[in-house]
Amino acid sequence: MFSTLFSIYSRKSLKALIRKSVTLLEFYTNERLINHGNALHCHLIKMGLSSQKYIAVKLLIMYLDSRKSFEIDQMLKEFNGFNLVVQNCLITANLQWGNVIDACRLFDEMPERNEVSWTSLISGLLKHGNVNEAMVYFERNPFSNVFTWTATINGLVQNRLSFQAMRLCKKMLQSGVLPNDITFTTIIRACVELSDLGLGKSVLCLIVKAGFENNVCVSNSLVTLFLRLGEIDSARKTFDRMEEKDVVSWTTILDMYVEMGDLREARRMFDEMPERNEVTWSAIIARFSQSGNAEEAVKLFQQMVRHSFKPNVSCYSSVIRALATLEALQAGMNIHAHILKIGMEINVFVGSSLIDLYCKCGNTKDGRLVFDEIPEKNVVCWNSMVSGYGFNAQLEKATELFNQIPHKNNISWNSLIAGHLGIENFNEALQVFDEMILSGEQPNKSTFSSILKTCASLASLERGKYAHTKALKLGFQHDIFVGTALVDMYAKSGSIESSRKIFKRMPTKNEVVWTAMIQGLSENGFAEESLRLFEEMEKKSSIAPNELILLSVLFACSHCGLVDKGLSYFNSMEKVYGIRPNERHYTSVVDMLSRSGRLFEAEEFIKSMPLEPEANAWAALLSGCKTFGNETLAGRVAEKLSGIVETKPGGYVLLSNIYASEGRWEDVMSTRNLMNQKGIKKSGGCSWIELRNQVHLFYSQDETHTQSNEIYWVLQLFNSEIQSHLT
DNA sequence: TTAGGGTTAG
Repeated sequence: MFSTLFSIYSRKSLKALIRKSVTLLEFYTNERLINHGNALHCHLIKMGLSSQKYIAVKLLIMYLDSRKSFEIDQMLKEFNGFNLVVQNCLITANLQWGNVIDACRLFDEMPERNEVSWTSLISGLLKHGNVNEAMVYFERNPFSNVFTWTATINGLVQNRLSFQAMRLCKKMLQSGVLPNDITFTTIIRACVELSDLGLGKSVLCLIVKAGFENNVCVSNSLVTLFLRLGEIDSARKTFDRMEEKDVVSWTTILDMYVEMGDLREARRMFDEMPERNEVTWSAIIARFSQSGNAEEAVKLFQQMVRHSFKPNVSCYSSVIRALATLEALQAGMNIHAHILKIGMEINVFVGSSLIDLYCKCGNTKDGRLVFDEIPEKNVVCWNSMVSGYGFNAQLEKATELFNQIPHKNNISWNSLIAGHLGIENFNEALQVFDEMILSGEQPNKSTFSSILKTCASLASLERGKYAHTKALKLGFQHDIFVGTALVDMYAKSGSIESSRKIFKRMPTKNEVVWTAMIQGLSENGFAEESLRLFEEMEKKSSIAPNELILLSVLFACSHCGLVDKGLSYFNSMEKVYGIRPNERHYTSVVDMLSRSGRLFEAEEFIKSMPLEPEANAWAALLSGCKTFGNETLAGRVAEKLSGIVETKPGGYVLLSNIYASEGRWEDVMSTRNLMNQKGIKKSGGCSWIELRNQVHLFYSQDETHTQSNEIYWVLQLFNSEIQSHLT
């Protein structure tokens, strides 16, 4: 492993060996590869180099960073007392561990302090959010140089206090301290944070005046500034004008294409880049993974390894995310094993992706093991586990864990709501939403998307309207997810006019919202309008019809009696739209033919089907037979249907309903008995009413409502009242 | 003291 080290050593170039060791130790610390760090430490001891000043400091930092107390003590002994450098390291470590008071005490007790001590303390305090304390020390700092100024300005930017950062920068210029390239990159970031293009341009003037316009870092920051503020042309021009470009410049511009949604161009650029490093690989893998292109992300990861690049933490978390999307459990487990083998600490990013992977593959137990192993969990880890339980219908565990989250955010709430929605616990989903509002947590677009879906499932117009008002107040009405959910909710709740209005006002329309509107119109009896909208979509948008849209189109044709039009759409499904019809499309055609009395054709159509027909297809034909009085065919179809129900439990319900509609009560009873014998449970008929913002559900033969007794008592009272009026 | 990349919900 350390062959390069030895070869350098054999050349007796001690300086190079020290430099290389320092670089390696820094890498192992940053990447949390403590096993590797330990191994290197052993080699350095053998070579008698572990006490060398620069190396010892890096070793100490590595152990402090990973909180290895035994090794820390050993290292402190090596130093033979506490010098300034060690003290500075200890202050930084204490700040990292959140021991602000200890860090300040150590600093205050130091007999002498250099400018590094001051800068470390101030920037460390800022890094960990202790802005006020940092500013007190900043005022006391006797060293007024560009390092301290820049570190403090940077700390303020990191704390999202960019306005204060810019004010401090002005003070620095007034005090006569000249900014350097790092100061400029820092204040450009502040401009990005403030979304202030004008300010950015003023900074650009300063950069030119100070002669930093050809500095690679500064130029890279400018490219990012223009990109983030939507000035794509300026970003590209700045990039093209750069005399010297490095791997960061290329990675930044690569990201530009991804953000513009042009993954192909991004890929082309990536393939042609003169230089790549692990961050470039990490960026492209992450971007493909985020854009839902998981397979490509995994391929890129394999390619990266083949090119002998060492994947870093970011790469691992991105590729695991991609594998979770693909539900590739085995591959994910291999990567997990590999990470453990190389001794990479499971940090929050890798940990959260791993939890997600295991849970998406149905293995919440292993997900939980990973969760329990993460030493310092952040809210994302908690949310991943809550949503993992929710995804696997383990709502009790999800709720239990949710209640333990130390600092919840809106995604925590959304995860629990989504869990309830997933198992159709609609009332609970609404209840969690109410609690979320009461807790003061701000719902976001995802919250509304889920809640509106819940309202749509309950056909609860009142709750839906309430959610709509809240979404309007927060300005989410133009969001595509919220808009789609609103169109669907109003359509499902029977308020199709509201759906129409929202659909019309939506600035951008995607496939899903077109589907919702076409389906909504079709299902609300506006068949002709639905077909007109479908034709409009074909003409005016670039959206290709999908399975669901075509099903709605067939449904609409069936309900307007446009049989030939419907048949022509059905026949063009595969040829024109490239969609293979499924059972539901076939059933829709059978329904269409049966409703118009083309019974023989319908029967022939079923016989010619390449797929096993749904019981519903036969039922549709049977219903046609009854409408048009074709008893011979009805007999044949009923026989067929009773044959099908043997294999498909859903068919029993259908059959018993058909018997019931014909008044054949004995047959109904025998079908029901058969169902009981076979242990088939029919999902009970369910009705509901909405009272004072609460939806009350009632199931047939199942008195689970909490006030069931009272309700039945009142019902009986009404019945006797009615009876007394009748007699 | 600095520029580019990472995890969760819809």
